[in-house]
Amino acid sequence: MLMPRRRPTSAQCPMDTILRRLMGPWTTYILWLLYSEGPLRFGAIKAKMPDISSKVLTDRLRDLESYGLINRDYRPSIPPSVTYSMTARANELHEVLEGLNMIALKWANEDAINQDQEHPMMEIMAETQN
Amino acid sequence: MLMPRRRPTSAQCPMDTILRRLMGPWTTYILWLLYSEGPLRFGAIKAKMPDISSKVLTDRLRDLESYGLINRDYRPSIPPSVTYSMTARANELHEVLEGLNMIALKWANEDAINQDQEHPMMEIMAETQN
DNA sequence: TCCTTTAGTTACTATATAGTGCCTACTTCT
DNA sequence: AGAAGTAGGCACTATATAGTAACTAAAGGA
Repeated sequence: MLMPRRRPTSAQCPMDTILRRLMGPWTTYILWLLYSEGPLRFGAIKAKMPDISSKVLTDRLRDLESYGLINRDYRPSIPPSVTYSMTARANELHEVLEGLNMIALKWANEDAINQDQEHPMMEIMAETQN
Repeated sequence: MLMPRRRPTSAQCPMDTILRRLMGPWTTYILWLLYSEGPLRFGAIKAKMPDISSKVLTDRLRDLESYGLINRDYRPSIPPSVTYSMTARANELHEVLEGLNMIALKWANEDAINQDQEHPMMEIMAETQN
């Protein structure tokens, strides 16, 4: 006889909570878009992510909104217009995520060199400079 | 008729890759243990995480090893002895995760204040000082 | 002879959730 | 009259994976 399932308890950790919220598919990419391009409408976000479905995009946006990472401005015009933008909290995250991104690029670069000797380091690093 | 499923494409992003690897249940807690207590044997890790099963702990440790975040020292004595420790890469992550942890604690604190006015800030912050 | 110890392995199941296709409201344009 | 455009909602399904429980090797000790 099987016992009932309980969800993992490490979710009590505040850091784990943040990681869980950032991890979902598309999530960091949405934040990145809003960070680098400013406020965007639903359709504009979707256009920049051709493989996401409306449903999943809506889910992600609602999640991010409920976490206080994005704002949702709804104008009940016809057709309606909804614009999403980052909150101050999301901006606080940006610095940390930038650090994570640097490490990610560095490791990707190291791995590329390990796999393929003779691979120049400068191309990938150059992209991170701007 | 349903189309075949494909996995989310944002996994191409190196930062997303790292997030995915850190996010699994227990993962950051295991890293935190190895960081704060030094190398530990399998049984010692398990003892500090009473709710994890052998199978899931093994899975997490194997994953972390394959990502190059921990080392596995296997001594084929009888019974065998296996000791896990952090790699240099995991140490690189530590600084960034520390930043994430600070934000997490700050937000948890802000949320507590918003829910319950009169809630003193000092207790939670004090824990992060040491 | 059986028990203990360590670090797992194996087989199975339950469940969360990403993804698919189809549907809606309301107005303006053709 | 019909289409287009915006921002989704709804019902369903496929799948990855966390979790449970039972089992293993090999030697030493009671």
